[in-house]
Amino acid sequence: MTDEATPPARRRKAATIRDVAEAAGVSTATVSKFINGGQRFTREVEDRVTQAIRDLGYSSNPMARGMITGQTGNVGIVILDICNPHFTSLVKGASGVATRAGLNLLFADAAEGHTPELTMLQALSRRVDGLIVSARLSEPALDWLRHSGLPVVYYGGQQPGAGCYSVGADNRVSALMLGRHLRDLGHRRISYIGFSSARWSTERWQGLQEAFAGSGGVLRRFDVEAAVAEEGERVASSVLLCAEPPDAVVTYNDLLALGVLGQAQALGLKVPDDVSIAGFDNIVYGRYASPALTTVDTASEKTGEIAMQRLIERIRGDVPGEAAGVHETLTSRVVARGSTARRGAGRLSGLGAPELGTVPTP
Amino acid sequence: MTDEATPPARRRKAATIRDVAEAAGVSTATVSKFINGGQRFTREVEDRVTQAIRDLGYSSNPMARGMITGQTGNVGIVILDICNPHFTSLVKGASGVATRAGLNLLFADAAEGHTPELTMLQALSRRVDGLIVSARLSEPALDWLRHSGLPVVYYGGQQPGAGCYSVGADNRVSALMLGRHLRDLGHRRISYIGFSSARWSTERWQGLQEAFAGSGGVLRRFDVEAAVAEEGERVASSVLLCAEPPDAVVTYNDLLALGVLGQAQALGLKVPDDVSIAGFDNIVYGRYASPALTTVDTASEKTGEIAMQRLIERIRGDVPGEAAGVHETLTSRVVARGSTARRGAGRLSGLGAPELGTVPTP
DNA sequence: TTGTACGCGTTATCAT
DNA sequence: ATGATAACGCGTACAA
Repeated sequence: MTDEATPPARRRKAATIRDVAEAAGVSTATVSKFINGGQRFTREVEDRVTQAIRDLGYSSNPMARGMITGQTGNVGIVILDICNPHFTSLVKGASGVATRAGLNLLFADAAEGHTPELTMLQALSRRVDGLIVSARLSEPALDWLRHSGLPVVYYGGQQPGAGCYSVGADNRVSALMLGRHLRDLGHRRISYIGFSSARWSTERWQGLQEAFAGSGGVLRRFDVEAAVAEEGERVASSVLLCAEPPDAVVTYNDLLALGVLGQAQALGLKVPDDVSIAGFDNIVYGRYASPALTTVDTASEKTGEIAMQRLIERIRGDVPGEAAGVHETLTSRVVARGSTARRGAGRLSGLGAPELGTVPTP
Repeated sequence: MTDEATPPARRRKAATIRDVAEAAGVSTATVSKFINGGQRFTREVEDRVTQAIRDLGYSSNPMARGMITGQTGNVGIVILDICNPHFTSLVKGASGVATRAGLNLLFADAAEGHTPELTMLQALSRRVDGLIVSARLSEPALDWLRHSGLPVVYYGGQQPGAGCYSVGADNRVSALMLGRHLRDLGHRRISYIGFSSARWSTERWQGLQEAFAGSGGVLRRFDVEAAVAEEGERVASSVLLCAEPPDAVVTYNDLLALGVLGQAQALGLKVPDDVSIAGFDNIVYGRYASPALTTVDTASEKTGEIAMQRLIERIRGDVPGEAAGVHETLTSRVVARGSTARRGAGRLSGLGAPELGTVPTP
């Protein structure tokens, strides 16, 4: 018994296609063709091959296969901050579609910081057949991607440039709808807490302005460094306790809204009686805040699914629509919950004073 | 100008080591040795090689390299439900360490359902150098992993079996601490909403029992099918509105707690006045519930970090400690917040009735 | 110090 | 219907 009877935690090398061919008494070419379903053989041969594969527990080596097919069998997804449930849902959607297509998902967190985005992309690009990335990456990174020839689908906002595929909700329209909701509830003094690092924070701001155009509403704009709950808490007092406080606060995303909501209550304000609060993304935990958070559902999971579907089509070569590249708009919807309510006899005039001489929307 | 000036969206094939060698006027062996840092050369040669690499934008083909070295440069992580912020943090921790080590992270969602766990693992195993998986996988899957010889680190509970590495908080002790907290606050009627599919739900139950041993506390145990907020909402009424309602509810995790918390308030109960509620994991959004959720921090992100560090050590061959395999216990801590409070003049006797004839802890 | 040549496991081409 | 063999790009033992 000198041969390795019990390999002591030693990883035994996997069977190769040659082992299978030998065991079945055929050539490697036969085994390969049989596996890839490209050809049928004698029942006799097919049985022997099948048996050998089972006996040896053979499965093809993805790297060797990749060397000649030029495909890795992996797709990559670059996420800005995986701790934001919005992106988590996106990953979930993308992951499901990839799995069903037999592809593996290579995950990269851009918020990791330590590595520059460009370096990360370059490292990733050799190990994947295609990439799903945020439309919010740095300009050098986006530029490199465009020239790389790698199939890419952008999520979030529209990605300018020919041949670019992107998918996401329409930010202006989403904000327009949310603005209408607030306007219909009788709000007139709106503060928007934006996140100018994200290109589409501005689109949301514009939608908001549009909603209040001609209503005599007064819109103010704030900005934060990061779109996280802590930042919402930090700016809450300066937003809420200023000279002419807002009767509604809209934030760039739900995380910020959650922070503002918590801090507003800590400051002794009643939500939504004193101030309404709303965000974007419809993250799950907005439901479990109290009052539950009004938000706009931007179809996070669906975004991931569609992005992955488009990416796979591009990888497989079936270019959908014109070969040009296209932005796919997902429909969003307002999810009205307890954090926004009709402005009745609040602490401010609000309604009742039918816009005589009110400051016009900027 | 007949050469490809503007490659029309066609992915140009990357430069190979041979291209670099030719451009630098040396052999491929020289380039390879130089890159891998194995050897020094004439300044003259090194400069030419460096220049050629830069000019051609060369980077080695991971697949070809992998064929020789037997390493993929990828590590895999299998997550049960990425939408649970606990696991999200775990991924974040693992991702950071992997990135810093120059490894890519292959992500798989076991909750995807469509593929059996075993199949997923087998597909993954050929594409990674090691795997981080939940100690909560199915028995066949765990069994296959043990025999595969693949470096594996388990997260969550302890993984029985020689040569197994696992990392996580001590569930019994965590529950014991939480139980003590509740006991000190004067609670005596505790209901635990467990999730028996998770092995360590039982450990938490035991810790809870231990905390109330000899206190005259009455512990009841419920169970849910899934550890998500919706399930918490579903069972809330049967837990809270029974004949002898609990003065505190402990749930298997924060998601369940959030569901119970919301539903309790919807049922007209005051939290924590009528009933205290607490969970496990310290997910971020517990802070933004109101009242904020008392929980036990189980070091989610740290778990991911440590797991990845151990995995990398195993892959590199530096086996830490005895070559045997070991469970690493992370210290957890109670995070007391608004959802638990001293039982004063609640709706039940609670305190005041110094255990005369009270039902002993089961 | 530098170059040659082989092998890794697979698929594709061509011949039988 | 089946087999022989040439790539794929890289690392490395060995030769020079």
